Amino acid sequence: MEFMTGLKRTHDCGALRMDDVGREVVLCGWVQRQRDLGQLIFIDLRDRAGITQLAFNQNTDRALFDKAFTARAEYVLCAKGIVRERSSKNKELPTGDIEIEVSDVRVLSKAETPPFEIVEDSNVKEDLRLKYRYLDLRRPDVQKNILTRHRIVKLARDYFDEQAFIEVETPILIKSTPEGARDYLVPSRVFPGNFFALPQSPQLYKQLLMLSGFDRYMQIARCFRDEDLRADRQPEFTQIDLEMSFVDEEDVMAIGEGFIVRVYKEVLGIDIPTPFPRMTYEEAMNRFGSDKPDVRFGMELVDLGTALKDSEFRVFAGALSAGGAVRAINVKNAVQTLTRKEIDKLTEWIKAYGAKGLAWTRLSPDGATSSYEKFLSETEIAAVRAAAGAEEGDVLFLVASDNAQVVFDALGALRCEMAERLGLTDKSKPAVLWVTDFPLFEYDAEADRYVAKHHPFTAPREADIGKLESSPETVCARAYDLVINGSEIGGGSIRINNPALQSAMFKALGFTEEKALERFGYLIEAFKYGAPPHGGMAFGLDRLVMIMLGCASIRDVIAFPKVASSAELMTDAPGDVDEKQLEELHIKLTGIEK
RNA sequence: GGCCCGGUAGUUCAGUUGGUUAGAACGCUAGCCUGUCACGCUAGAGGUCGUCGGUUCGAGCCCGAUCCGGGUCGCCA
Repeated sequence: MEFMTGLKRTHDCGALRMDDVGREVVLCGWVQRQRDLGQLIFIDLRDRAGITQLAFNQNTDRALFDKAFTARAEYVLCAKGIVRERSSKNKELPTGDIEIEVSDVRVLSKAETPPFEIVEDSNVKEDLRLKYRYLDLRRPDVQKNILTRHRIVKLARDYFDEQAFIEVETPILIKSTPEGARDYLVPSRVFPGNFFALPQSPQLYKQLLMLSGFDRYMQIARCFRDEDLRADRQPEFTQIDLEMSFVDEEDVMAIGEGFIVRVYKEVLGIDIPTPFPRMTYEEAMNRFGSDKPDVRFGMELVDLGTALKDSEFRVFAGALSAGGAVRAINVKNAVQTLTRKEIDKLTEWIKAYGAKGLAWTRLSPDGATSSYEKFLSETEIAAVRAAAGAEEGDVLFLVASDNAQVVFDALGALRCEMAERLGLTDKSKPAVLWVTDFPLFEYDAEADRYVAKHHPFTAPREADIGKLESSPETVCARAYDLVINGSEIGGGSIRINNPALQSAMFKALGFTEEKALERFGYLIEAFKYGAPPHGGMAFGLDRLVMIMLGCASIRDVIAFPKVASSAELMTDAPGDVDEKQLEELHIKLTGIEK
């Protein structure tokens, strides 16, 4: 093993250019590749900034040459030498005009052959990459993601600081909240049988900071939800969390827009026009079957309620008479792609969304075939086709259900799937919009009660306050979501700041007064001491980075992510603990098979 | 918890109807090579076909179970 003694790094491996020729420099990094030409050896030295070529000549310094000969991939080297113009230049590399004529090299650390090559655009299986994440993170594309993430976080701090926001840290060990996602629990040693929870968000703390008069708060906040993972969902994630006093929806949305505009401009050089388009929840559902619509392509949902209002076909008539819906999407010019076989597969596929089936018409040049037109009158067939704007070459898909939500979910998903398969998405620029006017509640059939669609601290629209008890399903929330490319990137609301209204809200959610006081008593109490009107929002940092970089997985933008089972493959977390630890925590394991 | 997909040298993959010694590329090791930059040339090493069980004269291939990874539905205030 050798040391750096007497050497100090002067440049990174991406810095040197023709202007530096003749200068003595010291570079440090990892061996990307060693090319042995007999009497010449070239070593590509890599660090996070780039690659610089080191040159060794057998006839100049034999001992130095022999050391370079032993260098293998991923050895850590420190090299001193003179910057020299290359005799044959490499146009692919920013440093390709120069090389280092090495006069001293130290092998700071040797390396075993890594389990996969450290190269850009690796197609190594992800579980192996994650097991050796520290090696995976050496790859330039992963480094770029993490560095971009850093820039976005830095911009967030700068931007919100400029807007007079104050960053405040809120606790990670908090009281468990019953509503919403499953909490991660942490047993208390001091209070036997009691548990802390990890925050799903800093929601209540940031509201209380408004009561404290901090006026504008932000935090890069780690959040935890013990729910199953997805390609865009991790159990541990980061929010850019903010809250503001004496504001309404417009103020919060303006601040949020300013941040997104700034980030896209400075990180990607993309100008996003303001104000961002807005769409009500109802419009989003009706047109796109989703409260996070991807508006980069059309294929909007078509309501066939009118066209089929007199239909005697049992499937459609039944759905409509039960208060459900029959809707369609028109997949233009898809008759080639969507063969009978493909459609049969889609019929199975769509059942995952609760649809019982998928009705279709293929308007092939050889004549139309359809799964349902034989049950309709000529007038109805014509009306359906006209409503959908169907032309030769198109494929119509219809979903009918006595539950309109099923129709939205199924067709909303099918629409995105079709756009993906047919490459209809314009990926040149981001499609940004606000979705507003969410319902305050949604009915939870399992619990047989209403639950908050956003969270129980969201304010109802002023005009709807009277309907909290009488018809909660019609109450509109002062909430807003930011959607980019069909992905929910942020969301927030104006909060309740009145103890009576907050109590009414808990009541509407089916909490007894005792239960509300036990769990949120401190909040109701706090509202009695002068609560400013306030509201805020949070951006999902991981998703924002992911969308901006066009990554397929949220794992690509997190240094040490978890896999679908929520395990961490590198450290093998979660793991078991000593009996002694359990005893201290008063925990006895039962019903676990080893 | 449900459904779908995947697991074969270090890596990425191929592997016919179940049939003799499981292949390729890259990587790795060694030798040669003075301008390479995905250097080149030559040679070599490297496999419990995820695991367990079953069917069969015979299993990488068929069947069952199980583990691991991915996607998705449920879930995610």
